[in-house]
Amino acid sequence: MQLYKSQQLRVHNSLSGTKEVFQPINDGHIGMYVCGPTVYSNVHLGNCRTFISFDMIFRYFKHLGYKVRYVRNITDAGHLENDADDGEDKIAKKAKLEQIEPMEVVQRYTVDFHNTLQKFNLLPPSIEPTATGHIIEQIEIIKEIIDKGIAYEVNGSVYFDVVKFNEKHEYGKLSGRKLEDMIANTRELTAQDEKRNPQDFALWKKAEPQHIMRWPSPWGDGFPGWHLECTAMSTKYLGDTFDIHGGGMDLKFPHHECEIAQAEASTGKSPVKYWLHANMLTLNGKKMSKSTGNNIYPSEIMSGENDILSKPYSAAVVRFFMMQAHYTSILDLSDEALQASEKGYNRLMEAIDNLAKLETASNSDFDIKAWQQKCYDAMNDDFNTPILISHLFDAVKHINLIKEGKETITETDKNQLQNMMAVFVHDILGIENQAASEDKSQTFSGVMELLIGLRNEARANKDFATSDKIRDELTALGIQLKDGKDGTTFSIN
RNA sequence: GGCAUCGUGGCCGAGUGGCUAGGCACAGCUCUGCAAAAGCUUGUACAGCGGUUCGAAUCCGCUCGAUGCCUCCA
Repeated sequence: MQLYKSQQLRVHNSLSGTKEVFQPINDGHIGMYVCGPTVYSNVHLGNCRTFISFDMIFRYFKHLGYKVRYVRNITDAGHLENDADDGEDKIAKKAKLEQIEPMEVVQRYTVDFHNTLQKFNLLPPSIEPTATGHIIEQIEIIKEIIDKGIAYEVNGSVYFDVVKFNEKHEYGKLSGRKLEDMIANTRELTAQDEKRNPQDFALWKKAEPQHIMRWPSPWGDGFPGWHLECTAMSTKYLGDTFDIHGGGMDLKFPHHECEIAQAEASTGKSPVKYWLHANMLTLNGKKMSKSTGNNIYPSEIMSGENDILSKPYSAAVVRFFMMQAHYTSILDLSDEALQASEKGYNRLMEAIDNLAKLETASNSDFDIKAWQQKCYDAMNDDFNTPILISHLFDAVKHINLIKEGKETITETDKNQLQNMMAVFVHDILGIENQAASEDKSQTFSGVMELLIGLRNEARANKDFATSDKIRDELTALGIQLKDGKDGTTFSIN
């Protein structure tokens, strides 16, 4: 059961920029934190990619037999629009726009987030904490940082003193930046009078009278700064130092850099052993973004109601499409690419269906053990799902050959292959066979059997006009007939 | 402007100093009443220019191009 003892996993650590052998801090246990969404609008597909990537990683850890505590937060306190004094809380802004309570906005989009992830077959995290539920913890961290002399209060707001921090720590080590360079390249900023240095960031912001989301603090009514919640929630549930911190590439700087700074300033310890970053999903070659409108929502893909794609695609196909690229690579969404993935997905699913029906023999032409290890090797190499999938298609080929009687498989190997296909496809990649559950009721199957029977009768009588009519009209309905050695089967597209 | 990543055959997308991932599309063949499905075969691609090397698409340098971050963003 404890597979991790025999499989050596390597992960790409953004902190070192290299692949490292994965060794959890506590043997057999993993603490993993992933930055969740800000719930002020619906999640778009780009957001989903990150969560799907880490879901796959979570699934693989579990499969390897680790006990994983997976924490993924909900940012419901909003972030400042910018660091300038006229900054406005995003959620409060949206609430005003929609004439509802801020927490109503939060509730609405949290529900949407959960519904969407469920469609993509994501496992729920172990803990899903909210920022507003951890205001006290955040205030405590601010106090500690002030005590250490690395933060200062100005007019009801508290800022992190990056220059001071950099004296004894290394600000910028995650993103490969140097503070001196950053200071030298500072853009012209306005209304920065409160901060000692433009690189300083807010730990606590004073709430203006019109600001709705506000909490009392030692520095007056206000709201927590942009990066603090993740530090508070990750260390609360995973400890001062934990194994994995993940998130989207775009959070590397400044968000994750600031998290490191806050944690090191308050505890003196580096908070995270392995930093993992999932890369962007692009649309038309550009990053998807809520603010620029260059995005597509999962519901639009599944319904087909959009101007980008020629047809609807199921959540499973979209997930498969994403799994065909490495999580650290930029992936561009296009109709052509999705179509190709859909066909591949269908072929894979059909092979899995056919696998169960294969006849067995006294020997195998397919080395299951070697194949299985190749699949694990792919996953062990920084979760290389594209390579894993290429091996899965290797199995597909063998399944089809066995089905045609050109190769054989033993009972034991067949069971093993069935088991491992399920493990890799369903348990680890998280890909479900969505077609299997659709339109396969007893009644429907009966009708199909009848039609296939009639067609074969016509063929036997060389009445090809009738047989082709049945076939063509079924094709028009999206039902494909497949004449095999042992009779005719069908699939629904 | 600074930092970072990337540029692979028609499309998508892996990858390693020498042994041509894979998916989709295309072509030929087998099968088929004809198709489809399935199988087999073929495609000598690694932005450009230099260099290191017995050998580089993979290492180094330069050029060009793209993207991300530097302001909220997965």
